Amino acid sequence: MDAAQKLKQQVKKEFTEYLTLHKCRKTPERFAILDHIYSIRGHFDMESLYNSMVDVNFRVSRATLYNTIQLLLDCGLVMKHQFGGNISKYERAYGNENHDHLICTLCGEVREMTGDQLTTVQLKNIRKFKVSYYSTYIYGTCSKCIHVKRMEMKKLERGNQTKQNKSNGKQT
Amino acid sequence: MDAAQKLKQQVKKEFTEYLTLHKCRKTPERFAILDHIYSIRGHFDMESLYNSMVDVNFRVSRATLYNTIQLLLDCGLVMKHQFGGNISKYERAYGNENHDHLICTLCGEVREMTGDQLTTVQLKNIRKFKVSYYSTYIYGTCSKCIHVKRMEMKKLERGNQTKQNKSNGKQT
DNA sequence: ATGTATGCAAACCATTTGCAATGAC
DNA sequence: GTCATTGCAAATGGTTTGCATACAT
Repeated sequence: MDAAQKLKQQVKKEFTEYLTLHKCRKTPERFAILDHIYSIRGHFDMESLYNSMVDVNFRVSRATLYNTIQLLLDCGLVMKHQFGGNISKYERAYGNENHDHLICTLCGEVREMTGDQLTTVQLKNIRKFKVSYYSTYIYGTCSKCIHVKRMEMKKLERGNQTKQNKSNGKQT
Repeated sequence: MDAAQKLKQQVKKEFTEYLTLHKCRKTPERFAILDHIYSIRGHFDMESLYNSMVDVNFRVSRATLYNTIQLLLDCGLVMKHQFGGNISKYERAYGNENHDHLICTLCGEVREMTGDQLTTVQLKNIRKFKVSYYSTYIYGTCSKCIHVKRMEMKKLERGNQTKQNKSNGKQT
């Protein structure tokens, strides 16, 4: 069995234990959703998860999807992100190296960056709080948008100069 | 003039420059909103901002609030957070010590924590990306909810035991 | 004068909710 | 058999949008 299968088995086991402990039913939908999530590399949203299930003819309602995601969040098998848009992004929490996120505030692109995580000093300072997971969000401008911005700035400057010189600089 | 007034003057100046450069109009609404935001300590959301303006009889539409907040985000005077709920939180970016956020995934409480920020090593590793601001989100369970959770677990365990012993353990 | 910004109300859309039907236990 | 869970469709609510009006330039 390959690593991916092993991982799926492991998380299924954890999920089962969680469901048992919390007296929740072990429905096929729940396990199918978990399985699908752990087939996805990187971030996903509800729409893509829904579609990926429809694609293999597994019928689930969105309500069940949301319901199950919440369970998976509660038991720490899935992480939720809201990078700035209005749709939530998720990603599996297991077998997923911790990483920071570079979020372009202009185009919304999210780039992952692995690196040093929270220092021991920082973690030691956390009291009266049980840490489940953490992530650093770094907002800024990606290279593509820096370029676009630069172009716009030039245009604006040109406009301002024209305005100053002949007081008719008018362009979008 | 006290420090708060000085800060307000400083950000107003920056905002003005931004508006001028981008050929946006300097409307009283925009400056009033900036001023109100810089009167708020800590996080705020649209509703509370709206109310704080209504309270002093400054009439603004929500549309203008959203419009202006976007400008303030663009010029880096305001930060936006989405901690997990469905409403966005904001906070001023100037005169606001960098801090991490401890977010309780159960009750939604957000606690701020100042501490070591990104290491130089980490920042050096960021390429082709202009960092505006960053924040570490630490999800977990706050002390209050740990307690509640513990109570619930005990209840569940009791239920499970009863079930095993007499197979009629039934409680919420 | 010109066209950007405002205010209002309607539209949007991800997410949540209510309820009847299903199926795990 | 019981009641948690599902699926559907309607409701919710923060945010966005369209358009007529107001006002900064």
